[in-house]
Amino acid sequence: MKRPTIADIARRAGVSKGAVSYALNGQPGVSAETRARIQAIAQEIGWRPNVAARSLSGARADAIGLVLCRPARFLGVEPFFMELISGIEGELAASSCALMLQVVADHEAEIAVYRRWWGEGRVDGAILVDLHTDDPRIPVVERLGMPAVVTGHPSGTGSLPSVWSDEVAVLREVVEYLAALGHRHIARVAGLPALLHTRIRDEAFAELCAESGVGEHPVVHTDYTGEQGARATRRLLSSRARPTAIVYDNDIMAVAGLSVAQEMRLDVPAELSIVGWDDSPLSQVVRPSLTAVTRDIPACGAHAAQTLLRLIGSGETGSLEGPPARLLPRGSTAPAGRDRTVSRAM
Amino acid sequence: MKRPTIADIARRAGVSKGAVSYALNGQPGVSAETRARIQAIAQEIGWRPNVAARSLSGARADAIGLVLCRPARFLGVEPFFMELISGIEGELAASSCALMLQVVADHEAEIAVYRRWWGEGRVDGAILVDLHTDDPRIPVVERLGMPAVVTGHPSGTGSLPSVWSDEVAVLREVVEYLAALGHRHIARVAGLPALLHTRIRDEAFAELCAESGVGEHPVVHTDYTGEQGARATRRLLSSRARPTAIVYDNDIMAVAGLSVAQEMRLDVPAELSIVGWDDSPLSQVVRPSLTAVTRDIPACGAHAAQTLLRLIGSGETGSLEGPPARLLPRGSTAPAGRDRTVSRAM
DNA sequence: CGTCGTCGCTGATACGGTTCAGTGAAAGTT
DNA sequence: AACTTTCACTGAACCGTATCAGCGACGACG
Repeated sequence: MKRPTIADIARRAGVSKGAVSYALNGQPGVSAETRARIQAIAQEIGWRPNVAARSLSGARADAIGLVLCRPARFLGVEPFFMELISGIEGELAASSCALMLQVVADHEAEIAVYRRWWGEGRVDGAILVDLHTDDPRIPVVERLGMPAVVTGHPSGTGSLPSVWSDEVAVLREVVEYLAALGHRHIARVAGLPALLHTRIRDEAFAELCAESGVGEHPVVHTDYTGEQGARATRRLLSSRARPTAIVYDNDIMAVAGLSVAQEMRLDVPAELSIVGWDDSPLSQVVRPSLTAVTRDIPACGAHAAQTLLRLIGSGETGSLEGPPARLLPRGSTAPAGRDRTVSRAM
Repeated sequence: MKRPTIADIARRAGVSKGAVSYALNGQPGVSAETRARIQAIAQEIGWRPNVAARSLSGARADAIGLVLCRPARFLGVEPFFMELISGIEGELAASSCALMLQVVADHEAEIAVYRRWWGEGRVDGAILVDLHTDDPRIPVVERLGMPAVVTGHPSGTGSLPSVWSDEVAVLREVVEYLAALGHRHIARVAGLPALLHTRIRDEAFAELCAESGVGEHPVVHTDYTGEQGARATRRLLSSRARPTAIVYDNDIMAVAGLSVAQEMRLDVPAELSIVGWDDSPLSQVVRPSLTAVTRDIPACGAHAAQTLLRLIGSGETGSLEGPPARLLPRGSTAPAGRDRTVSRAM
């Protein structure tokens, strides 16, 4: 019933523990013949290396950490994280490296988790997500000396390598597309203002609108929930000069906005164009289907994991620009200022 | 730069390693005075127990495993898993036990993961989700001797304890509610037929409909994606005698169904009532908001984690019936057979 | 006063691997 | 033939913690 150890294998093969270790790890020091015999025995008795023993010697935990720091009720509805995780896993599985996951309420708790994980030797490194402006996690992780990769714009990641995609480029695509459709009043329902990418999008949005001759470009910040997305939309659409297009920072808010518009008897896209962000399956399920910014989130996760593994393995660092996001026009966008007519909404 | 060990503490305190170990683990064998001194030193130099060393001695990995076995693209959109995870974590954090997560493609891979995790001593136990009929994981986990808790109906969990909620009761609530509204033709867009809870709902649905005088009660199975939910809905609504109500097995399909109905110019709820399942934030974001079966998923996760920790700690087993699900009527259900009139949809 | 029990602690060992220095034998070199 | 090198392997140390047996000192008790 006890788990077999290399000592058991050594006994049965009539060699020393050291020889078994060499044989099973592909190290030189044993003949091909003996190696084969040892491997056969290991296979037969179902031996698995004990990670604890291995990491105690080798200082490798064969696990990386991921901490998610949004309140639980916001997490569930964001397909982003699950997609990211599945991308990460795809890369880890190949190295039989495990993923430790923790959900916390704030940065303080998150930092405590890193301290614990690293201090206890539980992980070899971590992937940091949801980069904030002046993110307090960065200096702590740097000081700990824990290998880490950040998903987010390199401007905020200090000495840590990052995996990111050019958000300004795709936002330009969005703004120019809407401007070309004749929209001169575009609102943005943004996410948490503390997140770095929110600020980057904020600034870029203002600039790009100015460039494209979009005179009005109000921004409302939210917490990413459908509820706040709906409220923001209601406010925008109730103002005297209402926007003819709204760009949302995630899909759930875009859907909520769509519902609000319909509730207010505004036709989408004839009277209001809507652009979502992240293109979850959700955007194709509603009517009209949502024009959205799409990016390969699993690929982002895979890149991050890959970069982290390289960093852990060879110390090789370096940021990586991931696959660019693209605008995917669907049924929720149309030329501005059309009359209220029956519009076939995809 | 090296991590401090108990040997460092012992040296500074002028005692033996054994004494330090006793002191830091609350074991008897040291005076209160010495204990305090040792704890102060540990605190000062930032000592953390090395999990590898600890589990090598004590045979506790202080981690539990969770394997998700749906294709990545289905996972993202199901808020269920993230909510479950956050519930689990809440319970684990208290015991400073970690969660290992892995996403796999099929049961074979999942079983391989359990074998590896348990063989490598990486986890102390696991939580199994998405119970299938004749689930191949159950006998394997039983044979491995790995502590495990299953979320799902006890009828399929073998000797493993389970955490579950009475789905038949809430389904009765749904059917009787719709029947009371005059619906005599209720369709169900179900999830994967291989899942045990799908079969249980299937059977219960047929029986309950019969009991309540609902003559027609077709069931269509899907893979939980919005796409298949939409297709199933389209088929149901195109049939000659179309249902006046549809019950969906998750929210994303319910939303997809709602869109299809609107696309077909059917008024919801006047001409078609819709009931969702799991009540993610999604159901409150669309118009009309969805009547849905709601249950406390984080609480489920917390219960599962709690039960598993007890099982690991004291070997104490026993299934636990979790908090019951409830029907939450909102705007997507109404009496059957109403004329097509302007209905204020919440 | 001698003995036993308890307290507070020490020293050693176990856990299951990795790794390094060493060793005897065979092969190669000059 | 004497020497070096290589090969295949052994034995032991080591990683950081838990735990157990043992030991001296002290107090209680008969």
